[in-house]
Amino acid sequence: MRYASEHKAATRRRIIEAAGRRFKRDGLDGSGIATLMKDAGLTNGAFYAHFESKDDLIANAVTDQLDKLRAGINAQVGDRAGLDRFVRSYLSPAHRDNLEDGCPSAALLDEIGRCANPARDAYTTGLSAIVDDIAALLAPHDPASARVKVLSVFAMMAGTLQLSRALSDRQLADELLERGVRDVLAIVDAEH
Amino acid sequence: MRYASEHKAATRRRIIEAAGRRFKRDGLDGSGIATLMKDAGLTNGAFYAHFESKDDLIANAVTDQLDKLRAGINAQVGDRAGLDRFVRSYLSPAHRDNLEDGCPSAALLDEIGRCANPARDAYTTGLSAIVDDIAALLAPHDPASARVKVLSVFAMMAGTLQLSRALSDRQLADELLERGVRDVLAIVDAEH
DNA sequence: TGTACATCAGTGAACGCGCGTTCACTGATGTAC
DNA sequence: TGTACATCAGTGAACGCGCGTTCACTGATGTAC
Repeated sequence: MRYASEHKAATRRRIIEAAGRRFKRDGLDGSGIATLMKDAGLTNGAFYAHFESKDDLIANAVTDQLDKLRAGINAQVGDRAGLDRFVRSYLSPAHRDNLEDGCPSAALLDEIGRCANPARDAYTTGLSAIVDDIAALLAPHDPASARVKVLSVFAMMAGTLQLSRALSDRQLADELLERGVRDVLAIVDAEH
Repeated sequence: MRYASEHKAATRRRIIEAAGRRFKRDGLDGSGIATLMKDAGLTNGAFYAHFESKDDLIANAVTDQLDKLRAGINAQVGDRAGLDRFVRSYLSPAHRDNLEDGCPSAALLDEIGRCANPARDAYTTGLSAIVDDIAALLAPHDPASARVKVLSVFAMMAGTLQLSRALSDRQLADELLERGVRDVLAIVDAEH
């Protein structure tokens, strides 16, 4: 089958996007090549025409997931009130219960920490772009000093969502999310 | 080989303790039965004389890890100054760089979230005990209301350590830990 | 305009390997006589 | 006290399976004549 020039690139994107969802749902180790390709409507053999290895796909999927998260944040967070809404939607039962469409950090952070350099570099680069955007919004005159604070707030949000997912006591998990919103916003507003 | 009556129980403990370290290092999915048994100085065949399944071991290892964490916290955190020291040691480069001896939440939280009920129940029970201890210390007259706040603070600490591990930029990871200490202690002290 | 051919994205079977789990067996030791 | 036996923690080979990866092959389509 000889295809139009954009065809292969489109297939590659389809694999990356489906893999992002699958990874968040079943984990990096828990998602096999055959399943990932089936999700994209292909068979396992075609995988290596698009990627060097599973690690290569992981790095690409991490980058794609963070690009999507960044776009979503920038669409929603235009001012301080938008940031408030973002924190509330991030720390919501809806987000907690929807792994596939959710934040890649909350779903994969400790597995990414165990990955080799390409995936960790992809994560670091992708997250830095998001952090820079928010820092520029919060502190337009001194974004550099706000970067680490934004990073800290983001870590806290991801940790809170993860813990809410891990708890088998649903009510406690819900209370944690509510409390997390208050605590995160308190840090955002703190002068220190 | 017929052994003294405590022998089998001691072997079981050895497996659970070695598994806790291995799981934190390589992840739940990344640790195979043969490796786990070798860590305990045994061969794979003996595994099912001690546990029903790998999931059963995971639940036991999670409980053991949280018991150890609780004991460590209670030994260190006798008052507010002790809590301060604990937060600083938790969010330290030394803890970040020592997966095996570190906090099971920071190493495994998102994988635990993907586990079946036994492991999530074990996690919920074990963490609740820790949270109750700290809540009783921080708010002796009203520990119930402090529980969710302590849980939120704990989630933030785990998320911060995880993110510090995932970042491939070492300097940024260090700055995040320092910032995390400030932000976490600010929440602990906040009146809200 | 019609035909032969080169391209190459995708197929599907196969590779060796490690997974979780099972099981027939071993052999050191406590117990019974 | 000495011997035969029952116990049972642990061994190590094997089970079927899915893993990541490789590769000979297919066949629809754009291009050349």
